[in-house]
Amino acid sequence: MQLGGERPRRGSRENTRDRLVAAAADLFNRVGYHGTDSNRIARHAGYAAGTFYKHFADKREILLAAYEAWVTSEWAEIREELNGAASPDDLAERIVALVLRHHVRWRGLRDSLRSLVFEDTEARRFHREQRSRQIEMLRALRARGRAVSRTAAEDAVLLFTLERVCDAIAADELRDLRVSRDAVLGVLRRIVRDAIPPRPPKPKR
Amino acid sequence: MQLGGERPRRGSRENTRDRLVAAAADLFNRVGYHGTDSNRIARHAGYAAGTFYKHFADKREILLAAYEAWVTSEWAEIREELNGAASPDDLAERIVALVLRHHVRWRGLRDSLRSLVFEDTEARRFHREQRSRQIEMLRALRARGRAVSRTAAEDAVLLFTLERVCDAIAADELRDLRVSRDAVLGVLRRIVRDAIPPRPPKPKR
Amino acid sequence: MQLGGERPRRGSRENTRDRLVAAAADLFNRVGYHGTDSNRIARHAGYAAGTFYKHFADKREILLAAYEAWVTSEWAEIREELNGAASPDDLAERIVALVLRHHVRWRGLRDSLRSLVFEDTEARRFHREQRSRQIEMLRALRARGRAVSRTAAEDAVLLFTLERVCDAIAADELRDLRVSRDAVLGVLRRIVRDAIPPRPPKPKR
Amino acid sequence: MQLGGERPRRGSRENTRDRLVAAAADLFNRVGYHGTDSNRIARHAGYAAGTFYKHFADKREILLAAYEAWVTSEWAEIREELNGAASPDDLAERIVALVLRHHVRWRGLRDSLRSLVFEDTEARRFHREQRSRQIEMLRALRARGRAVSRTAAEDAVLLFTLERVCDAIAADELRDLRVSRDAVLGVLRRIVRDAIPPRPPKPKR
DNA sequence: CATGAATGAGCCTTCATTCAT
DNA sequence: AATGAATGAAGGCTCATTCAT
Repeated sequence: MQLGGERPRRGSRENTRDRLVAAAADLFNRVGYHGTDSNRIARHAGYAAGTFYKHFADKREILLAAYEAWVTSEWAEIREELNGAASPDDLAERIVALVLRHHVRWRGLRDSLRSLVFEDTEARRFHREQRSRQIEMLRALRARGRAVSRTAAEDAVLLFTLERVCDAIAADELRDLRVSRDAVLGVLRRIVRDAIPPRPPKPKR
Repeated sequence: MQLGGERPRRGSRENTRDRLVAAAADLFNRVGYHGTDSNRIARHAGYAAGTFYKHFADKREILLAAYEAWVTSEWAEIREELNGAASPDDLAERIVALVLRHHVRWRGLRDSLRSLVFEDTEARRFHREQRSRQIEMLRALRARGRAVSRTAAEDAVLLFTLERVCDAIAADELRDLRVSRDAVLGVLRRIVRDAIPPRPPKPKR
Repeated sequence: MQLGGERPRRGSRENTRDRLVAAAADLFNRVGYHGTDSNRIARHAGYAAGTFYKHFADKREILLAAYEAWVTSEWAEIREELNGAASPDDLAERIVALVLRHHVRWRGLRDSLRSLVFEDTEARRFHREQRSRQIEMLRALRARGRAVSRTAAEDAVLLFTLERVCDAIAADELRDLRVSRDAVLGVLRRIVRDAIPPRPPKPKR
Repeated sequence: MQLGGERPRRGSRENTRDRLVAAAADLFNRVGYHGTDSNRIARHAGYAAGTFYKHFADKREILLAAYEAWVTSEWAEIREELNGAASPDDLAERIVALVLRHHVRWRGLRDSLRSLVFEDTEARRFHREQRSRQIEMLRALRARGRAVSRTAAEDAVLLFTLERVCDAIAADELRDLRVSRDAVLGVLRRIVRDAIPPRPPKPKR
């Protein structure tokens, strides 16, 4: 039940906060935002109820913190992935695989976030920032390769498609559609590859 | 504050139910599923708190009912729209416009539904039925036109894209993306049109 | 433990409210404002916790309501008392006895009030209104009798004295002062009688 | 925010205790006993939460300590004041002014004390001691002067009046009574002067 | 069919207090 | 002597749901 094994009797402020965030992310992910409460989060992290409020004003705030932690780690992985890609095809495949992996893993957390984004202004702002960051990344990727004529609108649509399809797979929405997961992933990969051009073919190297 | 004007003191069972569903849909849409309670829904429909439970077993059930009512009316509109289309381009435009209109109008309800679909088996089943129906419609549309090589996977991706982008527009997610709404809608229309072929040219046959 | 015997399963809104106020007054009086909570008040009145909040926003509000109920009943008694007095001496005696009776009976409630008056603006306003009413009463009493030269300041001091001394008796503060309760009451009666003149000696009757 | 400037990292036990008491008195005075908590008191004194309980068993104890400190300093001032008086009138004026000053300055603390006195035996005992001391002082004062016929009951009533009226002024209760503060103070002074006789005239003896 | 007072489990939050460092 | 993270009992409040009328 408890997360991360034995905790030190008296950890640092930061460590406690991190444990709480991890516990919250895990719970939100499994039972949704409205499926837990602050007491359970604290207990799940191995703390008493009161400890929660030493670090967060309310449940909303820890969801935001969990969101932030998740996004940060996702970006780190993306950066790694991009550097390791051997070819444009490989890159597209890696990106699709990475996004899918995250959506599967954090499905419940993503879901929790959505309802919060609907209600909460700050959550909305933070959410938009992440989106902008994604758009920038796409542009940067393209800048490394051959010039390909693409509008910002096309990039935006690509991102939404990637996100939504991975969510669908994560939620097992494909089952009743008589569509195989692999076929859909194939389509996704093609779409991504079309958006990210290969590097110019005749450089010095 | 109250919905639909004067209500009959003692209406038919059906009528009362419909009023409750309409009130619930309206409230869910504006403040989300967790933003209201059954007492408020009843009051908003012009009834006392107890009346709610004479018609629905619980809060979840009325959300499902609202979902059903919404989907039913949406399909009616879709049918109408499809029949009225003059050309393939016109059809694509109408479909995009229709979907967008619904997503804007029912944004909050759609949002409420998502968390329910995450938790509730019945909601999930119902949700999948709608999706299958959409896929069927796409196929039927294509059957009317020239044979176009398209896989089920491509259709599925199209539907997800359409849905997600319209959600994004409804939620005003485009604002910080430096992307114009019209440009994105243009991209959507093109994607839709590519999936629905024009009818076979008369001369050949 | 429960107040007022069996309550009707389904009382009127007003009746429930009154029972809650009576229970609150009783509890505040016995254990003080900070000595109970809304749940206990409800239970003491024979209701469940939630019922409390159907009638009052918070504990502060029901204390104010209890205050109001108490003051209202006190004024009713005062009016009665004044009409029944046979002579100036009798009147002074009746007033002192009445005030003392109330202070003894509502000692804890009065105490609760004081802390609230310190913190709460609305309570303060209400409290002042009562005081003004008392001043008016003194003036009216004097108007019935012979003209006696007295300033508003003297009346105010009289009221404070009356109040404080009765509080002291109620709180048994006299015990260690080697002062008998009757002696102090005698002093009080004299002070009150000096402030309320006898009726003019030579009217027709 | 913090009281008394830089504090020594490791002061004497006494010094720390005094700082805590001063901080508590200040906070209780401003926001009342229930308006702060032990953590805030410690922080306000410049210490960590745990330090509080190294010096006091509980919150109630520090209120008692603050009470004691206040009373001690008040008696010191009273003694000074009495010795400096030039005439009976001057003495009455000084006493009234002194009591008023204290009641204004310690209004919140006095208020906090009241509920404690209501509940706590030790507080009640201490409170009574102070009262006895005041009575003694009045008697001693009178012993210095001409014999004046006054009962203990009259002295007690005087003390209560003095206390209550000064409280009323401190709490600004006079505002809505159309009574001027100076007029009330005038009445008070007269009452006090009547209780404390002038010293016997030199000539006679 | 409709009412609306009443319920009570349960989440949210505070704060007096402890204890390992 | 001092720290400050941690505790957990308890009070505040909501809301889905029931039931007597």
